[in-house]
Amino acid sequence: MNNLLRKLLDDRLAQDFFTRETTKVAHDLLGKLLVSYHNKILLVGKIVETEAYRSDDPASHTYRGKTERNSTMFGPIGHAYVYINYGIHYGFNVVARDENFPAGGVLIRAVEPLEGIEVMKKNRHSASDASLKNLTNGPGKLTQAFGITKVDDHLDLLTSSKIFLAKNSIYPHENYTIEKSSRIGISKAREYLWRFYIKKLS
DNA sequence: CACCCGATTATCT
DNA sequence: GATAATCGGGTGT
Repeated sequence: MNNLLRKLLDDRLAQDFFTRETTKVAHDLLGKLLVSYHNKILLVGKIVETEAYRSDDPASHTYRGKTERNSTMFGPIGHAYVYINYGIHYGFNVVARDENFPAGGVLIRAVEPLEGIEVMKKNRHSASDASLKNLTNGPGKLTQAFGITKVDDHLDLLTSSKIFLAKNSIYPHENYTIEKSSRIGISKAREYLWRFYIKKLS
């Protein structure tokens, strides 16, 4: 268990990964790992769906400039931007942008549970169906399963071990293609195909 | 399985 | 005062 955590920390994604054009980072995060180590509990999920939100994008929280809520996305690259959505759910993003944009982030929309599945099920107590499929297949679901809340807004994912992102050199690599589409749940900029997801090949 | 709708509140206008 | 980067339960096919 401790060896696993050490290995994951060795594989952590660094600042240069996130200091690139936001849609490129969103694309390349697919297949990477979302890791949380908190209260001696290790949770790991493979990222299978993301969305890019750039500051020149009418659908982004940052489109109309800096406010108290969105200030994280104008701040240091690699930090976590956690926002409350629909009054009920949390959304988890990582700040990512190149020098052409003052703000930007990638929303992690879905992961596949790999480690700590029983804890995730417990965290998702409200789920009537605690099956693997319904555990972390949505932005509000994965934050609930991982215990990510508003207190994690602004957390530095480049140095924190509570939450970080890592490449996958541990778990089996499956064959898949990367698909893109319009983003979910937005009314503006529907023509931007900035949602990326993994489609498994059988 | 597809669609529809209510819940619930921070944030912005 | 309206909207929202969602979810889960319900209804109907």
